[in-house]
Amino acid sequence: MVDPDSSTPIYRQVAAILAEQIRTGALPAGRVVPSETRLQQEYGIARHTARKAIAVLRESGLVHTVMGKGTYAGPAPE
Amino acid sequence: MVDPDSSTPIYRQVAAILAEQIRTGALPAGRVVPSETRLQQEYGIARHTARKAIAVLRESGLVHTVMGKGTYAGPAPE
DNA sequence: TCTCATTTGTTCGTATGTATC
DNA sequence: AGATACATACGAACAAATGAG
Repeated sequence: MVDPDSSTPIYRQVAAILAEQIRTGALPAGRVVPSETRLQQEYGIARHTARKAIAVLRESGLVHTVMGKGTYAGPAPE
Repeated sequence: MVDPDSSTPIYRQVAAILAEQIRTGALPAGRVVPSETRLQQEYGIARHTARKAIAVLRESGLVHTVMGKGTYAGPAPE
């Protein structure tokens, strides 16, 4: 899963995992991406780190986030 | 704004800018001082550096900080 | 309308590692 | 050796939006 001793930062590793799931269709567009708390538990990381991972995906346009609801796979609808 | 090549440290330069804004009233007492993240973006500095700038102001009694909320101009209320 | 849980947003506190001057 | 600066990471607290009931 995630290697804390890797030279690549944890948040980038998590981002890569999620990006792969989106790419393969395991996480189809419109589907909810695991919440920050969920990622926290799943990978044993801090919420801060989970947020950074999602921020990377958002900046890549792979996901979009709705405050109070969650983060969804795919770009934001107009 | 900020000169990285100056002999005076960046965090002191930022602290001086904010202190000036408080002195002139551009940043009235009670008003929220730009957050660490805000300063980070605004001046293109690291969070650590932004924190040091605010720490300087706090030690000078020019601002007070409330954990989880923010930093405010003026001394801490009892 | 009100309350509660969930989730994201924002902010400060702290620590470690690296690099530069 | 020390000060400065950046990146990463974990913790903690509070705010705001959302939806269920």
